[in-house]
Amino acid sequence: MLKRERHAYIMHEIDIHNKVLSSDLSLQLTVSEDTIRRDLQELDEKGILTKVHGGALSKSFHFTLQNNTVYSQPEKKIIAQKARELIKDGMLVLLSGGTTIIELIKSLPPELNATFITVSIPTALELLDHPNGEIIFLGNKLLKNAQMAVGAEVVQRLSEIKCDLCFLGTNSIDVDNGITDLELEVIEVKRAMIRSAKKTISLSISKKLNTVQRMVVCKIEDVDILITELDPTDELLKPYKEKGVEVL
Amino acid sequence: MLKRERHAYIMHEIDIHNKVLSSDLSLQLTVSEDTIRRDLQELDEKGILTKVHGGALSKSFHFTLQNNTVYSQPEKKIIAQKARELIKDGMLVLLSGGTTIIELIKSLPPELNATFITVSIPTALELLDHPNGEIIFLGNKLLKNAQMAVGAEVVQRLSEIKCDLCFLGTNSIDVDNGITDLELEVIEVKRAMIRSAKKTISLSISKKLNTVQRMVVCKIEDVDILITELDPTDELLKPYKEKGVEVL
DNA sequence: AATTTATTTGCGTATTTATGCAGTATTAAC
DNA sequence: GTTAATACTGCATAAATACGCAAATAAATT
Repeated sequence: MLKRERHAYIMHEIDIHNKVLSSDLSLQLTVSEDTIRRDLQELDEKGILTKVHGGALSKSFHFTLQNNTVYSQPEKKIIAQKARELIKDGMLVLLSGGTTIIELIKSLPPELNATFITVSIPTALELLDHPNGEIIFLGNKLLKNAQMAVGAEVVQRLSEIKCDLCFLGTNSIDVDNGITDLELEVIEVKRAMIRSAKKTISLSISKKLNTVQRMVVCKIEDVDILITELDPTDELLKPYKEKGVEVL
Repeated sequence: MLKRERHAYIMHEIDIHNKVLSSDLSLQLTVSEDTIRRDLQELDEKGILTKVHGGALSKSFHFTLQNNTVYSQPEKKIIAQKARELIKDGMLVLLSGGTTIIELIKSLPPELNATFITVSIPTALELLDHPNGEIIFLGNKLLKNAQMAVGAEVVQRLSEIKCDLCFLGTNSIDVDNGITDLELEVIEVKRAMIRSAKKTISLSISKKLNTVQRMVVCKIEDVDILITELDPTDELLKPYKEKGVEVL
């Protein structure tokens, strides 16, 4: 990747998020943090961003870096790292919503060229940030709190698609009850997503393991791969492996 | 292979990939990298690409335009104020993308209960924040730079809808050429939006008045209402009124 | 067709640029 | 005050570039 491209990428990140972390950029662009620092320095000298300890900020908004919110939760970063290995060039990948998915998208290498399908607005926004790959948004009525498209139209269109991978940013997962969620409309869509994919991958921080919500999305046997921030040999994951789920 | 042919090949590559590497071209065209460099230099001097260390980039690879969001904020606020008066409870309202539209959504009264339809991801995200009203996202393939859904599917679904109002955050508007835009795919969708609405309202800061882009979206007669931050009696707006456009 | 003229191309060499690494200094966070 | 993360310095290396020049090619002229 050319230096100029990196600079454009960095500025694009700044435009959208108002800030960047050197460590993030180093991973995303697969160059050393030294290089990123030199990039940020150049862009700073041009006067189009403000370099600070740990990254850079937009000139227009004066946020502080530690306003980190859920974004850089280390657990989610680890999960994202593991998940990204599964996505290869040319794949058709279905993505749900949620901050873990966002983290996954952020960690995707810019040169990856896959087709992504989603029903989640924040997921779509983050995907637009990625320089390569095609994005399909299956739209219809939007659900306010879940920030995603729901309804028969979406389910119908999902049924017409056959994807390679389906990543679910899972709310609750449990050996006995499988993946569970709160809202009926969300569940309908998630089920349709699982049906249309060859492999279903659940991304779940360990806190969410062995928790149950009101309504069932799918049984644990329907999950092909479970990714958590834990080591795959962790005791907590043993029951899932016994049910035939691959654990990464 | 002749120089001219090489140049044509290089520009073709640039059009497709937005970038070329000297090393790649050297292999593909079986000439030395020196020659490629000289080619790129010439094309750069012609102003049709940007040469960088390692290759060249498309001219349309623009970095930062974050200033216009910040700078013309007050104008856009005034426009939003005028536009919101037109939206009543129960209406079916079509919204395009753009910062002016975002400003309009922000200024909507919370108790307003209308149905909004859009193809723009940032617009949808902003609508999700509004406590009332239904949101429909007409999705399909997403266009990266315009951050909106495009393609036949979207046009088709727009044709099945009859809306009350269509708000266009206009790029360029001109008495003789009407509303114009840059990209074919965007234009197709905007046309479909206009066709499906009873009234078309163009939101445009005065800087964008009397500017023209490459491709025509619609004639000025197709615009029912034009809203700018200027006073409706402003001299600049006179020609539009004479064409039968209502000016607010 | 032959010859002249102008342009284009490839190669060797010197130079510049880009990047990563190791060690040390600095900063921020607890 | 301690500690971990981040920044800076100098250096090494590889890749990209500029330059001069000679050979090759194309274009123009006779």
